[in-house]
Amino acid sequence: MTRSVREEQPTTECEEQQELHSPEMESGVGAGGGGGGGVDEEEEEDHLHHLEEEEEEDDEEDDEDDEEDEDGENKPKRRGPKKKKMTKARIQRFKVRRMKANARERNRMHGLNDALESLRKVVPCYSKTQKLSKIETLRLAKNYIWALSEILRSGKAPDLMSFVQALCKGLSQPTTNLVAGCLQLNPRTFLPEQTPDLSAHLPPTGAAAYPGHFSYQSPGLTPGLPSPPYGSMDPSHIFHQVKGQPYGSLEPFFDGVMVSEGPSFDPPLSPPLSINGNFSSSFKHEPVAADYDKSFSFSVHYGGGGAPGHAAMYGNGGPNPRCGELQVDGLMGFEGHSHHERMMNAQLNAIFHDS
DNA sequence: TAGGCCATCTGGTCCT
DNA sequence: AGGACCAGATGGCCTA
Repeated sequence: MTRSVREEQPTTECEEQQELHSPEMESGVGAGGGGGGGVDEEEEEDHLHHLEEEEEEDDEEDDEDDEEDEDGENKPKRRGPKKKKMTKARIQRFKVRRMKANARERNRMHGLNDALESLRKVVPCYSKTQKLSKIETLRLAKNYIWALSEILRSGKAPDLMSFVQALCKGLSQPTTNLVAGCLQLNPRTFLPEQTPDLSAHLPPTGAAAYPGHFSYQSPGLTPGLPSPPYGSMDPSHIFHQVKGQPYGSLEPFFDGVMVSEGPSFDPPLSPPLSINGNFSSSFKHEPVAADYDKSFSFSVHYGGGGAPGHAAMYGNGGPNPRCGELQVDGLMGFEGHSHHERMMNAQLNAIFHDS
């Protein structure tokens, strides 16, 4: 931001700030530095109201002060913009303004969080108990939209693995595990370049530096990027690897998308496309089995009202008999989702095994 | 204990 | 002028 500029040329308001940054101010509601402690909004509202009343009372006093400033002819007049004296009333006004702004900002962020929560519920990995982080929710949502649009574009149902691959692009390893778990996949089966002994190849703390990879420097080395490890995965690289492998069905789903036209996945993701950690060594083919880490109690979830839309998108119109093979109930067991949600999950699973 | 995530405060900028 | 939006700073909570 341009804060440094402002520091060089402090405005009147900035000077107000400096004067206001007193112990009195710090003990107030808006005391600097945030801090996770929640503010009692009702209490603050009362306080705010009280301050507004005080402000009105002080207004006359304020005017008098201003006049005194102007009439003070004993001292030589200063050039430049008139610096208003920080009267008690002005301090109060500033406090009120600041508190109002804080309240608005809080509400705004609450709205944002509500929207994010709504998003969590329609993304294919939802848990009330262990929520996806904000950034992971956004990434997963983006991938999900892309994957669904790709289904529409191609008119083909992808196999489960390629779908999960699409979902997991750019996600952190824990989230990747979760998504895999939700879809009953072992992450190792759909992520590229898996080596048998992975830990030996892991760089210390996400320092993603694999020979032959486009690597994304971990947040540990690149300040400001959250949720390590993000590692590396160049899309063309992964799909090049996949070609010719038993998972041939990947190609129809991704051909012409990752390489040429179609809804762009806009690689590199921000942070750049990444799947590393346990999954970034050599691609290892294992039977698709439900041996994912059971420690995560997540499930595929399609939020209430949005479900019909999803169902229509898949074009199956209802649960597929074959979904029974996938032990949907076992997948959903952790948090007791509704029957409706189970049906939706069944439909999702059905697509992957219908093609 | 370090690191990730989060809520909140704050000041700057843009818009109405 | 005031509100919305944004990004930086700060400190609390949680987990590996």
